[in-house]
Amino acid sequence: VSWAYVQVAVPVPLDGHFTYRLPQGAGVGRGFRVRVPFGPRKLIGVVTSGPHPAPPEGSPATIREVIEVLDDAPAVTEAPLALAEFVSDYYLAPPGECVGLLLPPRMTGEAAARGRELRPRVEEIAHPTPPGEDPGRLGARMAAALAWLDAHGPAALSELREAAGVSREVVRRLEAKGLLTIEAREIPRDPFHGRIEAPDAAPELMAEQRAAVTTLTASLGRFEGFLLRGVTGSGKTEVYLAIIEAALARGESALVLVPEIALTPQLAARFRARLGERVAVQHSGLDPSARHEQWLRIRRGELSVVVGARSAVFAPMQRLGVIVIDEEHEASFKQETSPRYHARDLALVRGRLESVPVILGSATPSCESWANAARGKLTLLSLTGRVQERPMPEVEVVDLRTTPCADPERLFSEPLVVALREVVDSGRQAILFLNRRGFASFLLCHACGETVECGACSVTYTWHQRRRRLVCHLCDQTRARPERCPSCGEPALHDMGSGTEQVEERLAQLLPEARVARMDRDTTRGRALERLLHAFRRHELDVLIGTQMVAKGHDFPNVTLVGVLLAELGLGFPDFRAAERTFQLLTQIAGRAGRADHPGRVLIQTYTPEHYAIRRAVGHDALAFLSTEVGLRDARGFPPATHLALFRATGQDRDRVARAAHALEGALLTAAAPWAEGVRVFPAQPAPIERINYRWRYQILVRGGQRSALHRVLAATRPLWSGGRLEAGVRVALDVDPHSFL
DNA sequence: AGCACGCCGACT
DNA sequence: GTCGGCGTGCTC
Repeated sequence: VSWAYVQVAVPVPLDGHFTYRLPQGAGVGRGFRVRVPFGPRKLIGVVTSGPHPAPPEGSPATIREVIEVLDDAPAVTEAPLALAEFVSDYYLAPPGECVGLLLPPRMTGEAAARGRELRPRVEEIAHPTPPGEDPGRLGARMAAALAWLDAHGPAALSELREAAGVSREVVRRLEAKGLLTIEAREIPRDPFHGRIEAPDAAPELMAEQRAAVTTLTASLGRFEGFLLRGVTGSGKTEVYLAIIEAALARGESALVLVPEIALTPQLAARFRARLGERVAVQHSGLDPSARHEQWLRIRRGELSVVVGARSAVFAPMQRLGVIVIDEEHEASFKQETSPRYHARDLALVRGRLESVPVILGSATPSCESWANAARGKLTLLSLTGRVQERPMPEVEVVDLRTTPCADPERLFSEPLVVALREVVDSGRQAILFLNRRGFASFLLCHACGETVECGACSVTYTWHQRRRRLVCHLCDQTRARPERCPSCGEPALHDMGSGTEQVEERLAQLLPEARVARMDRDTTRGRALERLLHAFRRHELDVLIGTQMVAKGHDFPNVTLVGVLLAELGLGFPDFRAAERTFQLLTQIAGRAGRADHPGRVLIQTYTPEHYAIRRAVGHDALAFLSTEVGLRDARGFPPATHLALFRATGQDRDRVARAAHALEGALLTAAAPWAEGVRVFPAQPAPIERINYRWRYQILVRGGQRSALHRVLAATRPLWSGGRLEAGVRVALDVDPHSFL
């Protein structure tokens, strides 16, 4: 008897593949799902190699047998599987966890493991059969049913029974007589809640757009990466739509990645209006059965355009033709839980794997993409004009150091109040932006100088006036506001650091006639976001106050004033991307102002008007910003000049965490030694946020001039940390190409 | 991640 | 006397 062996990626956070023996006669290969015994459990894994005549090298002595083969064709196709394997290798993440990204939870999770497959929802449609011969005499009920069906044509069974007032039995007899046929049709679980977009035709493109489309169309059928740099309002979306239509015309499909699609229902609507029912929309807010349904339909090729958030980069596309990443600079493309992949980078990998062009679009490209364009790894396409010749908004800086303010907290400069009043009086709308939610970001005791800190985290509580609670923004714990300072007992606690709630309250005092609403994480639970957006668009509100949520891709045609209250707020972050993020955010928010017949005005209030991120945003000069920023990164040894990896160790016992982190640092230093200056291990140190949720946090930064050298050092120490634990009570995680340093 | 095994406190 | 707390170890 000869056995066959396969290697299986099992959905557990463990390194390595697992070898299983196949039952006699079972035919499987890469991409098939199998149910396997795993310790005391039974899990669903995906075959990644085999069948082999003998256990592959590295297999243990005891090998268990596959319980069941679940597919008769690969559930996972080759390209996504290869992409998952790339993720496992590049991010040094467990293979099973990476392969798990490819399947909807229903096909790999517990329900599936217990053998319950998702049964498609079906609708039964009754079709009248043309009377071939004399139907004979029919009872009143059957006759009525037939008459109704003849008059109305094919209809859902439930509708027929309702309308003709007949029972299930009557219909069954009609079917038996061959007078009607019943077709079972799958009902797509509709993530659009039945909304149908009015069809929309492509507008005439401007010369620059046409040139971009021509270049992109010529690249179909092979891999090439593009950076499409287009100022706000330059019509990037029309370029995406045109190249997607070109791919569809070749019988190919298209993958569109967008940041936080849940926040931009408009974009999805636009794609559906142009491309119709073949558009799938994917994001984490979708209910699991709808997701599963869509996954199956994409896999079958019924849905040929996928618009989705970062996880959609793994979508099971049939005959992929093009990949688009909109707002490629957005941080949300980076996943902050394991596997910590970056969807934009993976899109480029996938494009190479499947030989299709990849288009990165942005008004404010990331330094990484900009550098890649400079190195010739990406082809730069520029859109410099705005559609309908909309002028760029006029951006002015208000120097808070010298400008009088209308309120004691200095939230509103006098010029801003004047501008707001003017806008409201003239029937226009305004947006105010402050990237800090809550009422006050901390309470300060004027007697002893202490602040009120969360007991579980090393941050101050934020005062939320509306909820009348102190809230920790890291662990969501809340507490009552103390009457007296917890440290010294004096009744001297004062609100410090204004947030959006306070802006709302203050504005109501300054402009009592204005209708004001606030949009931040606290006011947009559930469907509230869409309601707010609608109300603002219908002009039931004059001023919308918000955090960065208000900056994201919404189109408000009547907004002619944008006010940024504290532009430098993001610059204080201990993060080498702080300036880049600030520049991008300011540019994006400024783009909300203005319309065809009115240029719009942007007032940027700041205490640091001379900072280059602010100056370049004011001047609409992304190229100058990028050149300064990339130069600084070079000089300071940060990406894109180098490559980073960040280890983070956490645990409840501070000393143990510190000790474990230092031990890991030692191992990394040893591994890096052969690379001399090529790889640098920075000393283990407490994270900027030292404690979250009772867990102390230490981190180790590793930097490599070459990606390959860095990767080898990390891989060399992998056995030490890949279990996710350094020692008892100390967890560790690795973040390759980290975006968050907190 | 689960899940079992194992070794110490308050309960039917 | 047991139920159950979560620390530790293992999973082809």
